[in-house]
Amino acid sequence: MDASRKDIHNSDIPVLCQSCEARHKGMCGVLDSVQLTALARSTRMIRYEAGAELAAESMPVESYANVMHGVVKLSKVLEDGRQQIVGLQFAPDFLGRLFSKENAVTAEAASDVDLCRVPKPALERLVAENPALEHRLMEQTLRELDDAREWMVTLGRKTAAEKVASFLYLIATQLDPAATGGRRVFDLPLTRTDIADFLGLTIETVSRQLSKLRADRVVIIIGIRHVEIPDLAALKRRCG
Amino acid sequence: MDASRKDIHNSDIPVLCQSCEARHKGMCGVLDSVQLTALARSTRMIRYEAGAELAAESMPVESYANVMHGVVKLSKVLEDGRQQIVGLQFAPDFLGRLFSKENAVTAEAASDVDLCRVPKPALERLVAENPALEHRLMEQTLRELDDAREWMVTLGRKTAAEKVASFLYLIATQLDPAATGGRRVFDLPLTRTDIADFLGLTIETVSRQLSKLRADRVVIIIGIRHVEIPDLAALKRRCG
DNA sequence: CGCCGGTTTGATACTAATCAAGTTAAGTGG
DNA sequence: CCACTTAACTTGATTAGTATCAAACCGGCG
Repeated sequence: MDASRKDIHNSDIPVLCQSCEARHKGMCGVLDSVQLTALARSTRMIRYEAGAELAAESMPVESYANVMHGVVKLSKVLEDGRQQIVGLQFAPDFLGRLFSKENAVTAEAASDVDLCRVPKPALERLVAENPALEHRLMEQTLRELDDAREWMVTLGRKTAAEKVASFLYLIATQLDPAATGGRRVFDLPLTRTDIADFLGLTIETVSRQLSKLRADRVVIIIGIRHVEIPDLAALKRRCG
Repeated sequence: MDASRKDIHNSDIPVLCQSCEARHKGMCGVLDSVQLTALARSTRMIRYEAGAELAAESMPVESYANVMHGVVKLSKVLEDGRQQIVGLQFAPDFLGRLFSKENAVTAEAASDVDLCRVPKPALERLVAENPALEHRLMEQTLRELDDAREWMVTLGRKTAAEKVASFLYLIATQLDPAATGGRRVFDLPLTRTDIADFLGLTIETVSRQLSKLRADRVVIIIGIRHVEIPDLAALKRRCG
């Protein structure tokens, strides 16, 4: 973990926090300038390489963070090693489970990731003084709950083919939300193993279903990660 | 729906709300007596029979509620009718998705249920004026998110046998949390169809796995709904 | 060039779904 | 009280879908 993190100069923070305000989602948007300045003093931008562990299940929560760039995967494991990814966080999501002593999930950088970290006590003080901030975080938590429940339908009731289509649809709409028309182009932020762990499948099944979607011209896959969706509606019809 | 609901005299409410305060979980616990009295004026206790629909997916949210007695199931359906139960709510849980115009899920009474209903604007006004109430609801939302993610592991990575054991374990610990020692006794609040929809299985598979657990003396099933768990730890070992 | 991790493809095995009878439990009306 | 009805559940036989095991492939890198 140490090998894969690099501190970034602190003066970057205000700019990044304003950009997150501009997107009406990050936690900074509800703070006034005094609070923002106070917050900037305790935050620290850190860059992690893909694969770095950001927080471990059952370990004490040390800090919260905002995802500024990249994709973070949240996962849980059974004792025998079976793994399930239970959520993905994209910029500018808030990262961390408020009011809990220990992490309920493991957080890992799926791609290279920039985090804006805040120590646990600093953020909790700010939340206690600032109901608007708690409200903002409540709204994200509710969205995450909606997402989790939506994904439970995928895990419990969809076929392997529908699961893989649903995954591509999710990534296409998250990574390239502003794209006009039905065409989407992006690089997969997850390996085949991650995709399998997200979908409750094996990597072989994921690979076969991707090949089938490619054969049916629903997606164009160039190399191993680059994906083009010529017609998002056609992909959606494959999602069940 | 109308046939299965029965109004209860309003004077019952304060008592019931105090009982929910006593349990440190319902939404009334953080209100002062003035707010409680104001709230009591707009709340209404309603009883629903098992199977009644309390709220429908994609329909406008009319009111929130507290579950006072019984079990509510939250579900989602795919276009072709495949169904997945995405959550269960037990007394004294809060019911409803704050700040949303429409329901993300369908809510149905799994057993006979008593709800303490509050009109949407009344509760939202109270939440806006009372950060402690929003905090309380935030804590429940975070718990629900934890539960949903825990269940995603069950849906994505466990075998049918482990799923059924996990379901029994969940119900045993929710319905009879105060029981001493490892022995638990309860009635299943869900039909086999509901259990299958919760676990992402068919009812035949659920039935077979229950029979196997019974043959292995992990559970004693009397009639169709009455369940005795002689040793909760033994059941837990079957959960994977 | 050859190794290596990640991926794809193929052959087979196994789990859970589907299809099909039975069985039990709870009414309902004679 | 008992035959009849019905819905919910259980059990059995077969099939389908996905996992597992195994081998080949590909792209990047020393």
